[in-house]
Amino acid sequence: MDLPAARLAKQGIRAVAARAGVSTASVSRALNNPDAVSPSLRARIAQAIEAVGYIPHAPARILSSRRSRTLGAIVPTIDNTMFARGIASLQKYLSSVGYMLFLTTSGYDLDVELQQARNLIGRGVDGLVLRGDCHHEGLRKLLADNAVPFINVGIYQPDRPYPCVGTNNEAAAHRAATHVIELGHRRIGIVSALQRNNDRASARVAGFRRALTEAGLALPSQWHVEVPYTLDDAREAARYLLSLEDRPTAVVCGNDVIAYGVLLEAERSGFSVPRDLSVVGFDDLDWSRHLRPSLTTIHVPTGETWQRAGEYLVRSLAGEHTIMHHEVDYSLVVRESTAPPSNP
Amino acid sequence: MDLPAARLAKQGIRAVAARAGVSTASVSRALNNPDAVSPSLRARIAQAIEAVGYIPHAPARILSSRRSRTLGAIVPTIDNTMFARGIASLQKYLSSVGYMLFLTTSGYDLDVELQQARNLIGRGVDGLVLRGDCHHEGLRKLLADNAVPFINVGIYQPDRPYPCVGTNNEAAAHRAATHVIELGHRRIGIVSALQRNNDRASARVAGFRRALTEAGLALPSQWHVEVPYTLDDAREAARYLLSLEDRPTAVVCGNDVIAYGVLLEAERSGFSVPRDLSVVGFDDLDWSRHLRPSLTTIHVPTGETWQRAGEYLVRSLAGEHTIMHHEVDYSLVVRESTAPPSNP
DNA sequence: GCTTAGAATGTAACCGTTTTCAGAAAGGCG
DNA sequence: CGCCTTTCTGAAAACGGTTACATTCTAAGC
Repeated sequence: MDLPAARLAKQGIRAVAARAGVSTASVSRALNNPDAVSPSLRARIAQAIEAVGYIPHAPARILSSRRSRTLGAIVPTIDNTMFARGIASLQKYLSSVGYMLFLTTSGYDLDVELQQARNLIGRGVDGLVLRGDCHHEGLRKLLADNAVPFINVGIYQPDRPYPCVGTNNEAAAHRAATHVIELGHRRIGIVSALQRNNDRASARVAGFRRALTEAGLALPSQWHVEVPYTLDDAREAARYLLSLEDRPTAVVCGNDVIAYGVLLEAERSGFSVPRDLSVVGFDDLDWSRHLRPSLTTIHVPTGETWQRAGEYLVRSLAGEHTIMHHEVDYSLVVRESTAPPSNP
Repeated sequence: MDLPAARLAKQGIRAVAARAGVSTASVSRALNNPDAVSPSLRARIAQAIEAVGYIPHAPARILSSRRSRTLGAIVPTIDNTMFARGIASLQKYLSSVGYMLFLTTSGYDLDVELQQARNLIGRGVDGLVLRGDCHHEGLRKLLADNAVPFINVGIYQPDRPYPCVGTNNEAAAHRAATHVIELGHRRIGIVSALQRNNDRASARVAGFRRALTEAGLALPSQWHVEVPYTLDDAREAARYLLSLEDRPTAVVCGNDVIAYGVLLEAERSGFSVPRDLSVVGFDDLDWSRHLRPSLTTIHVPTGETWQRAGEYLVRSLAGEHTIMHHEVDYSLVVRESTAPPSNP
């Protein structure tokens, strides 16, 4: 009757402590640092936890310990295979090291991104994973003021004083364009993704342009079209390019979805790929090798990229010193959609 | 020097209170219930917040108020267009009503799902969005014990005592199969997704089978193949079906990815769709109407479904009484991939 | 047997909010 | 002008953990 364990505390760590006949400190230790508690106590506590059905209250834990073992991530959209894959890898890695991921989306809006960052910081995340280095000017200050470590993923900028991990999009795009140039193409069009607030898209365009320039080729403005991330828009762009009197014999695209749209439209318009038109994509999505013709593209190891971003932050948080700028390799995958021009 | 506002409190709500020369209670009220505080104070506080760069600490808030304005969601994988779209819609809706979403993935593993639920509950989520009704047997008890409202999304089961929102997959699949039956097909194969821990896939298979049975058609076991969610596996299945001596003249598929694989393989194997083989998909992904031939499929309004799930929980949490079982319409979209059999 | 270092455990003060309760200020009314 | 509502505001007790510090126990060393 006077069993002290029965004294109040219907739930929480105190209930567990009461049931096991120990102090809350021991329960906490058994949970966070098992070696600091004797095996017998540990067992008794484990049993009490089981019996009570105790679930530690993360917010209280975060409040008290000032860290959450949670990372935040802000991506433009989750509705894009590349980001979805990246996030999936990141999440998988984080859960393997006992971290969680708090994901939000910005829709390519820098103000929204800033607000989300504020949200996540308020949430107590230990670090932040950001897409690219194109942010609201207030973001850096926000992160610095709150001492939140972060990393820009999906780009490679060794000259910047901020950590990043990703492929060198400019170089990769340059490689892609060089491929069609080496095949003998002289009239090369570009269908890029929207460059606004998207440094990845911009870097790719820059790479395409540099390759053309270096080869002494012109890029008439009408040969560069910018489109949203949809098949319809890509097709419309292709229709336009193919309707030009002086139409290009090759098109380099900002991503595989665009390239697929170009492929589809070329076919519908009676052009044969690669005979009448060479097409190069970027990203190497799952289905790109299945297309007919299969798509020549740049392979980017997205999963690895995002996982490395997680590794960087987790290691930093553990006090390890890690390399700040990590370049992830890309590779040109030559398939059926590119060939020398039929009448050079 | 003796300015009371300058007394300690370098951060947090106390810093704001000190700076504005008010109590923390007033700051809290100004934030959570602005009408409860006089306009003049409100202004002074707002200014102090701005000046200090104050970001409310969500964990402390959750701890104190016992609610988080956060919902948890557990999906099998984010790396599937349908789920990505659904989550995107849900997230968009939630943020429009001031809620956040905590997303985790289970990889179709019921134990993992249970653990994630525990995680999320520990995190203090106000409600849980679950995919389907195929869960670990301990999950329901966990939810009940912790009084966490939840909803099963993507299925429709009016007979169950749990809330759900989604399309009736069985009926939709029945409709799809009926379509090819009405076209005159008698030999109909099924390439379904993996049914293990996936009631959506199972319901679709059930619908297909019922349609066949009702039409008095046989379904030899070799005409039903189950494959993972990849083009390669779908193609392998198609290759197998088309190699059978007594091959089907139509194939109904568990989803559009599978259907696309079947389309690709049929073409490579020298079969013409729909002349030699009719193909029906399920989901109506973005690119399905762009395929050549374009894909006959079942359109499912995923975004709407997930948003409604969010609405249900948000309303329930607000104390409103909402309908427990919500059916979301599907529709058969007939395109080029289906036609009457050439030699019936 | 007596110290005493070291390990195991307990006590209680935080962490940053919300919220109850009570007091103060401001109107309204006889 | 005093009294009673009504409206604002403040003081302080939670919320459920962690952890610095104090205390108790154990066993080794002499």
